[in-house]
Amino acid sequence: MKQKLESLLLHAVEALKTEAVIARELNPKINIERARDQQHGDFASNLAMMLAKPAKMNPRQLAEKIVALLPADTSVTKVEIAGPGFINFFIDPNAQYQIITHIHEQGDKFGLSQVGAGKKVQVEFVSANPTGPLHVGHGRGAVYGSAVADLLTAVGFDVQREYYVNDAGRQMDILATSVWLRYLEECGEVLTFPSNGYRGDYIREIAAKLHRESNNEYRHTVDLVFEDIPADEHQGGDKERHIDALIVRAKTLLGDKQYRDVFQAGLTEILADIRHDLSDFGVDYQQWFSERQLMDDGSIDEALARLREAGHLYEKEGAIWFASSKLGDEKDRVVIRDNGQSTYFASDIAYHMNKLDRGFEQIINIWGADHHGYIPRVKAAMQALGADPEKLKVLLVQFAVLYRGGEKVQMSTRSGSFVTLRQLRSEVGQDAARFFYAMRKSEQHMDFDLKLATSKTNENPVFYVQYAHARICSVLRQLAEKELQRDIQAGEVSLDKLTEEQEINLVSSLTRYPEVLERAALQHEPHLLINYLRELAAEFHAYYNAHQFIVEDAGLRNARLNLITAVKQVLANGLNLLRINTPEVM
RNA sequence: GCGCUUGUAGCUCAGCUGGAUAGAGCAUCGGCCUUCUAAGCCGAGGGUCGCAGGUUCGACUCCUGCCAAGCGUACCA
Repeated sequence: MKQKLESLLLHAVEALKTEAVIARELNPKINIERARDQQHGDFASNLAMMLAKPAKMNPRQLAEKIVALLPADTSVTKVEIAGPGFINFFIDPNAQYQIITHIHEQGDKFGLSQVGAGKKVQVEFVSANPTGPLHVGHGRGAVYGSAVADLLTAVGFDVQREYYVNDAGRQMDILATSVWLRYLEECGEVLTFPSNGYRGDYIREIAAKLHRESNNEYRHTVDLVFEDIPADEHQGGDKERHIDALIVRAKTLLGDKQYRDVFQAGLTEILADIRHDLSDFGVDYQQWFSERQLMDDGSIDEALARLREAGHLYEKEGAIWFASSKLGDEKDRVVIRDNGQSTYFASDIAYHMNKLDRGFEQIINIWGADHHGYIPRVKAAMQALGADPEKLKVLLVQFAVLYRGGEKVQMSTRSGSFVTLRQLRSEVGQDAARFFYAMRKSEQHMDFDLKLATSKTNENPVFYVQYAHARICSVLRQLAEKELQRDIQAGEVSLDKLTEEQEINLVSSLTRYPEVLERAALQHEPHLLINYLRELAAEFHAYYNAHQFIVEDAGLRNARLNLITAVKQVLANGLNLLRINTPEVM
């Protein structure tokens, strides 16, 4: 309908040109919007206001001229000029009603489109360090990322979802060492656990399992392990130096092979846990990309070689630096430390080179907001590798600040004091958790009160939408109980009987669904879809309370049933897309 | 200090990429179940859109400057 009006206005613009009202070279962008207020019709255009200046006319006069030049169309019943010069279009309700039949024909395909057809897009999200179970902070990125990916798929993009596994680096060494120390405790050794180690109970579980399967082969005496290790923080020392020394000690006492075993035991266990957790939450990936693989297969060396060839690397104070400040970053960055080890950033350069080589037209990274300072250097790296930095789109997700009854909950993976995503899912429920996370704009700081979410689950808006769906199902069950048959064709020919205010609102909302989906996808804003579903549900509930669907008049009854089953279909399509259940009974 | 994000009703948040009288939920108050599920509906109150300028037919939306909050500003990942 929008496109139709657009072509009508385009005709009028051409006519204005022939009449020399506006210059021939002028190609105004035709803006058509849905009117916010019903008094303003169904659609409105601000064309006259935009052309008023170049045409040197007052907008209302120009609007009249445009309207006069508008070709006639049967689906447009009235065109009005209002306010400062808006052109308002009133659409024939009968033309709008066709959407109901259309929805029934399309079924679960209704709303899908092909605007992204043929375009390969990658969405990388969550990518939390595998040092512990996912906590509620990761949940937001998980839902947002998967929803963005699903939306892009729905509008035709070829989407690849990926999790970048940071299975290398110091954090992982701290994890491995933590596992080992707990393992020693399992063996019967008594020790003081480092304050900077991972203290969560899951570490003990991994250690216990390793102990059961290992037969004490990784055991060393505490005296040997802690011999000459610098003091920990609570002993008046430095916790970083303490843990680093313990890592070195673990590597020397265990040797490469055994250290690797312990390291792998922790990594495998935690990664499997993360994978299951996400999968249960409706979040799946095509690929789990290993950072260590980049080191092992020479990708980092290759990426750095490419940068060196292009003249972007230099040496200073024993380290190798990437001259990112020349490409928009605020300062240069180290890629090889003075001890010869590559930095995390070097891995990331290699990782992004790899993404580019895989031929994605767009690369979407979903990061926690604390990584925002990282964006310029990655874009600089892409540019230095000869790629268009615009290919990379980084979407930031703000932290969810957790409250429990007004009290802020402090979280830290290291100390083991955090609320896991799994806990949240079981407390507030899968659907509510997904809905709640997706409900807010990603860049909005979010307050998440656990007490509120858990104690008053009935007030969660997800139930409101699901309830609309269940109610429609219930009406259909009632129909059967009253031994009435639904006659879809009889409904179709009687659609013009749908003249109530709520019916007109619903039909108008149904026609909006494909537009909402496309916008939500292209702008990476799943919350738009949520808002839409809430509005549609609200209109349905209002309708439900105002009118009876199962009425004597068979034509009206079937027309109404056609309408509400169309509503049910759209609610289901939207909820399914968000991977939220569509209960038939509540 | 500099940079990114945010600031809208008592609280939590929308606001269709510059449009017409700024909306919803919760909370408060008042109504609606012998008729398809009251996890619902109808209504009332509640606002200097952080502050001050600017851009234009028109600004919550764009620009500038302040103020406040969060985050960042590593040879950590």
